[in-house]
Amino acid sequence: MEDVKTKDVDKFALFKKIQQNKALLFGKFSNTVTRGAKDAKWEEIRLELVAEGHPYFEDKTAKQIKDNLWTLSKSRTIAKVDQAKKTGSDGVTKFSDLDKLTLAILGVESPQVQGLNVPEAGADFDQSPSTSEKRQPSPWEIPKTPLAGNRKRKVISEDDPLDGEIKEQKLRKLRLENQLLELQIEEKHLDINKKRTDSPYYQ
DNA sequence: TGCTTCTCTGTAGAATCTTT
DNA sequence: AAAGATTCTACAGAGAAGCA
Repeated sequence: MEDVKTKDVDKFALFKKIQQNKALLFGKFSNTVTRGAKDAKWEEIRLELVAEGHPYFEDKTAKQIKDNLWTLSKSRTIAKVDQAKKTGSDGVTKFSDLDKLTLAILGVESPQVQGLNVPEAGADFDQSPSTSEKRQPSPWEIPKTPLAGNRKRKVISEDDPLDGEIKEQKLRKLRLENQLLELQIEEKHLDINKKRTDSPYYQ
């Protein structure tokens, strides 16, 4: 395996690109947002990353990046959050910058993070994928099955008011956390820009 | 130093959903 | 309705961390 730290940097760069292009990558299909456009954007991101000095992506395809790196990381980050909440270790569990960035990306447009059956989900933004309403349950709703053979997905009752309230509270907390992360990222950008502006080499 | 356990990563397969 | 895409879980392999 390659150096984990280096790989993290690569992935962080990738996720930043994803965040910048999420409107297209995860947007509803339209005249401009087509499958081809999405695929092209993934490939464009890959090429940009290679050009920016991330050789890790050289031997990866756009599909691999999308399926293996992004989708899996996303699922696993969500699972991590879920686990932290289940074990009551919300404030203790350490989330890497990568995890935080993933959540920041997901927080705005993903039904996975928002959970399903939450009334306001998608109400305050239009970027959620068209798959959102009837998409499969999020990890928060799927108890892990011990056997690979019984992989039928289980949908938790929509009628349970307590379950809905818990989801709503989780959603509220996550939104606030994501807002905070967005602000922190923005702050970093401003900081970097300021440093560049102040640098004598930049004059 | 060697062993054990934990964590992360990639692949394969299956269920579910969207697009055509 | 069929094909293809998306999402998720299980499993296995490899490295990291902890401990005697």
